[in-house]
Amino acid sequence: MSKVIALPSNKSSNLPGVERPNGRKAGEVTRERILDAAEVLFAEHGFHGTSMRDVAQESEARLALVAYHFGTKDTLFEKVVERRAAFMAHQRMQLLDAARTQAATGTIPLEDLVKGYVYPFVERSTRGGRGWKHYSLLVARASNAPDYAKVIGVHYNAVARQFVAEFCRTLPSVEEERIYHAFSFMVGTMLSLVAEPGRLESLSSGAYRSSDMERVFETMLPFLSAGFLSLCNNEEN
Amino acid sequence: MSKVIALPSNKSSNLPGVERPNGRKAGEVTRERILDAAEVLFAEHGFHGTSMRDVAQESEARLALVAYHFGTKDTLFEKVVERRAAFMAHQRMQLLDAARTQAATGTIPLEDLVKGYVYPFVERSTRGGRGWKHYSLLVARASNAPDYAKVIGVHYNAVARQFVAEFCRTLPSVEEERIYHAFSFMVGTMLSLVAEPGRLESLSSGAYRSSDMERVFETMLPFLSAGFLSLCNNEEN
DNA sequence: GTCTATAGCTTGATAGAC
DNA sequence: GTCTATCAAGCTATAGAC
Repeated sequence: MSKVIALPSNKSSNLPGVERPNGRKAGEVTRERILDAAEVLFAEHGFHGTSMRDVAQESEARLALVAYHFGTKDTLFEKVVERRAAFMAHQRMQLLDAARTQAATGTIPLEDLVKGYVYPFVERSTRGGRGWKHYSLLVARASNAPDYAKVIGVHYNAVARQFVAEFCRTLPSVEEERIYHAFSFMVGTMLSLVAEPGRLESLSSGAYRSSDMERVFETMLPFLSAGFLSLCNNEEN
Repeated sequence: MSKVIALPSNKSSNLPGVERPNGRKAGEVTRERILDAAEVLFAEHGFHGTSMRDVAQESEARLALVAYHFGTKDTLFEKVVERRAAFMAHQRMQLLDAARTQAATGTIPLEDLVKGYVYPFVERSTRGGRGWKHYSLLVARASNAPDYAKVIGVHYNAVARQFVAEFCRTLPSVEEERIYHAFSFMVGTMLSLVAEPGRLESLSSGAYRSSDMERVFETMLPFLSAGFLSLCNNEEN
């Protein structure tokens, strides 16, 4: 195969639909690169703090190319959220199903429910590499922004409801509404761990760091389980 | 006093330093109006999602006037955060001091510490009127944005450290680092209550609302106290 | 699929009259 | 203190060549 004349970039074939050596369509690798860049920027500067130009520059693609692949900035954001959501849902459901099997006809222990929902998120944030690190940050921050929490909900609510239902079975004496509230506390706690890596340092004047998340998780798990258990202890007050 | 000719607005005197009927300097009322508008907008759309023009329009002031009073957008944001921070700090310290007095030489009960930090925030968010409502939302969301968490820290860390120190005295068997982590969980839980009024509705398909925050607080208080208490129960695992 | 170029608008900040 | 007017820069989105 003779050497072609001065290709402007390192891309080997730009014809649509043509298979590349690694078996992926041309352009798909570009899409991923753009998503990676958007993930980083949305996580660090938020939706409004990130421009399509920033994404183009970070991904080393031209501005028009970003628009070609994703259209508007809104749909780009949605695609970023969507990309890793199914994996997260699958991990959580896998742990929930395992706990259901192990519990057989009985109820699932509180710790297993908390762990089943929180651990996959913390685990990916910790061990999933830079991509997941940024993604978890993005999800945590977007959850607090009214406009974009909706996008999150589309991908995360179904699994969350499964867990809420199971919490209700484990704590049958507690009214459903309070289970929902406690679940919300749990999510808030979980998100704060990955969303605010700076707060703990700032608060403790740098003495402690939340960088060792898996270790912090060891504290968080009993903390949350005890919290859920407390729901049973107020028959009246 | 003769009627002056066609004043362009309802402002009686615009001379700097001149006292107005209510005893406030001219312009001060304008400053407050601008701060109110910025508070609403920053809370709902975030820093980058809010333009100086939006603030001008919402406050019914001209764009240049906003700049005259606050300079850059950054300093406007800081002034918004600053305005109500001292009150919040005072409320918390008042509860902490009362608890210290009541405890005399003993240690402060866990519930009082949790309540002392969380309640003032929830109370203002609930009963403080629209201004505080937006302010608490703003603080909750800004706490998760790396750039602006710093501004929050300046005004909130001092009091937070006082509470952490007191938690350490109440739970002397727990290492300081874990107290810091648990305190961070508590803050995350507290903020999630005011920051995500939509999540609970979305999750429960509209069946439950977090609008009655004081009632949710009744669930949150024992939840968090039990969480803190759990820190003692793992001499090993 | 990827590029250059640009239309059309919004932005933060400022100059200068009153 | 408040206003009108404007600048330079940045923005999203699109048109059109290759």
